[in-house]
Amino acid sequence: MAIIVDKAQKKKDIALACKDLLVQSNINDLTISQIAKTAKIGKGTFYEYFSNKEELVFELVNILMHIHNAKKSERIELAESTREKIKVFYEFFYEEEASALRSLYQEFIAISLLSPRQEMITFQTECFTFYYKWVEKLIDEGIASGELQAVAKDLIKGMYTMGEGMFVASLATKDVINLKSDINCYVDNIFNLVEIKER
Amino acid sequence: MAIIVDKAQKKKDIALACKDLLVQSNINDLTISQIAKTAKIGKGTFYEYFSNKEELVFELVNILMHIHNAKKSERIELAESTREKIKVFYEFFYEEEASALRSLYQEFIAISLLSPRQEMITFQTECFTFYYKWVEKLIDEGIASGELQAVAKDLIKGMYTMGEGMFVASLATKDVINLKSDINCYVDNIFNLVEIKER
Amino acid sequence: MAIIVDKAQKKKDIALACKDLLVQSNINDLTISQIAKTAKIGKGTFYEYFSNKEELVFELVNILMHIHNAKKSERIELAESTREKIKVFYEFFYEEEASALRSLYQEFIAISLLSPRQEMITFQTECFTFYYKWVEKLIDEGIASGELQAVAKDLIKGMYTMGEGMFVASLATKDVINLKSDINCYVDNIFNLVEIKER
Amino acid sequence: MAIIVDKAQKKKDIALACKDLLVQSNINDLTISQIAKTAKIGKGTFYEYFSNKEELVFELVNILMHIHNAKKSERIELAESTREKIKVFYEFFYEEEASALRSLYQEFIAISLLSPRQEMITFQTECFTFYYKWVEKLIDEGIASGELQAVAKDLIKGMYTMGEGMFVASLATKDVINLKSDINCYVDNIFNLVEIKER
DNA sequence: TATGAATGAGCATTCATTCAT
DNA sequence: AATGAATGAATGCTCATTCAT
Repeated sequence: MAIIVDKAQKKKDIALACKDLLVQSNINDLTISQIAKTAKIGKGTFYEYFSNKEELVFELVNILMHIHNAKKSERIELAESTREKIKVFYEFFYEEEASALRSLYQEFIAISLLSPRQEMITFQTECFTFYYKWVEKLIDEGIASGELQAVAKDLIKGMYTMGEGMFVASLATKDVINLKSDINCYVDNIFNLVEIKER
Repeated sequence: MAIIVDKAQKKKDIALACKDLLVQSNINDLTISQIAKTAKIGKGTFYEYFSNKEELVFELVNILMHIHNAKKSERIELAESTREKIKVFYEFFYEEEASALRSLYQEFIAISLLSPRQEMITFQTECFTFYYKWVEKLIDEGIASGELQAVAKDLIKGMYTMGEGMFVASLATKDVINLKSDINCYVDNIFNLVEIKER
Repeated sequence: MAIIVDKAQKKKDIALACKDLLVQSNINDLTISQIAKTAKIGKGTFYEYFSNKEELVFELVNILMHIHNAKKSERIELAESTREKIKVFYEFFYEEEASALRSLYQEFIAISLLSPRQEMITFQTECFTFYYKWVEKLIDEGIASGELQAVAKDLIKGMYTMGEGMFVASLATKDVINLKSDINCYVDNIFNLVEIKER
Repeated sequence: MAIIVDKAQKKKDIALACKDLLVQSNINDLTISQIAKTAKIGKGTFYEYFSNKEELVFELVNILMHIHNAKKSERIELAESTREKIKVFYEFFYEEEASALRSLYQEFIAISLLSPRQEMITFQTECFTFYYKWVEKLIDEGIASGELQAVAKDLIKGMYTMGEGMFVASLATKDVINLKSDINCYVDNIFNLVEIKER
């Protein structure tokens, strides 16, 4: 009888095997041959699991983002104030540990902007919604616990997209933005406005 | 007798002749042949003025952005409050008239993210600084005129990048963001916090 | 306990399972994967029974031709005159029932012309001889029964190949030849010349 | 100013440069590289003039057929009787001089049968009509000159396609058909029936 | 016997770039 | 200055075939 393979798992294995390669090089500069060689599979095998190079980036971003989210979730729970929780939420944009994911995410955004495929749009929309709800939940909890004024709720979308904007701007421009300090500074300034001061 | 040609002007002419083509199609899907045909020049001539396709997008974004800035400047002067001026500032992200520029800017960001060339980084940095200073000037004037609290100054960078973030997010995701209302809503909420209320 | 399989029968079963697929599509456009899937066998299994795609066409033409010959034989016996028998003989070229076989035969001829394999040549030669003898027999009987002049015997080969020529010409050109009427017309004209007129 | 090239002529030149190569090898076994090398052009240049390999065969058949027709026309005029003219007409199928054209024509038929493109159908239809009219003219002249009975007119289409059928059958089968003698024998037998015997 | 996962040779095709005119 | 014919490097992708199970 033929070999039975867990297709989904093997797809992940291939993607993870190419992680370093993808992080280091621009996808356009990589050939299928290189990718296949790196994953120690034949070129044909690559096409059994992916229909093109872009899908590889997609898969990898997906995997790494899930891992990242789990860690982010843990860290947020440890933070004491809502202000700190939000700062931890934004750590993705600058912490060393997420640099591979950031690098891939950058590529992923570029690919999406250049020729949006439905699956990518769907994924991005899901991500956006997921993270947005997350921030919303944190803010809601902050309001409920009496930490924040109710008005904070109106700033969520802007606050969330600010992060994305900072990130993209920091990628395209250089040295104009210091993600860690600029984001934290922004968060502090907003929270100074919306936190309820104890007397 | 040799024809004297204004190189810079001809470069602009070529870029503008390709405007519709570039807006409609993804740059990757366009060939030099198509571009040259559209501009009614020979393929060789294209290379006299541009060293590659990306430079064409670059040139065109540059031209259109200058035109756009002039109009934006006029409109901002007509606005009465700082709150309104900032809203006008953000109109770029949703007004119909700027749609061609937005489309090209999207492509330009993607190209920059995929393989950042120094000239592009420089240009983006200049743009960022230029717009940032502009917003800063508007806020400073608002503070000076007694419209805004001094704290508003601390929110400029975040406010500015929020726009960029909204824009990128709206491109990659669909229907999650309504640029006009989401941006204006955010501006209103921020201004409600930092405007000095008359008594 | 090993399953005993009738190799020849299974080969036929596979070929017949692919009949519609082969009739509808050009063999060059079909992949082994598609074929195997259609026959509900694995790709490896296909190679147990056939050494390549062409052999599949070959097998199927063979099967269908035998079926067709049996029917043709029955019909010819029912025809009353030699003239009618010959017409029935040619019905293959236009009757609806034989359309699948014709379609495959067309493909088979093309394959044979492009890269003649010995087995194909042998098969075609056998077919040619078989049908030629058949026509010869019909004509001989016609002469023996006093229906036809002896000279008819000299026209057999040309008469037979005329059918093949009409067929090929009708495939490559379109609408120039109406196989049914053109063939029958030709048969009638020849028979008018070689039939013995009763006084 | 750029080099101006007679595209149609260059296309012919390339086709003719590949004549031997095409005659010797099956088109499927030839790569564009080989073809380009043979024609002493770059691979890209090949695609400037042809859109695929099949078109090359098409072009060459076209060229050689025109040359062949001119010669055939001359020879037919020299023949004295209609019977001889018809025999000369069929010489294409066996004469040594036409062997290259026959070889290509064989390939061309196969290509047409496998995946008929409109241009090929059109060409084949034109050829069929052209040759058919030619035979018709010869027969008409034979009738007009009192050589042939009027009934000869009814046999033209069958007579013409018999040649095509003999040809195809001779290619696919081996040694069953001797084109020269079989065709001439058939012509003689038909003419014996339709010629007007002098008393 | 049956399978289907793995393979990689092999090729058409594209297109940016050059350069003779 | 302008051109467009010529080029060939570069690569994605296919698919027949194999073979471990």
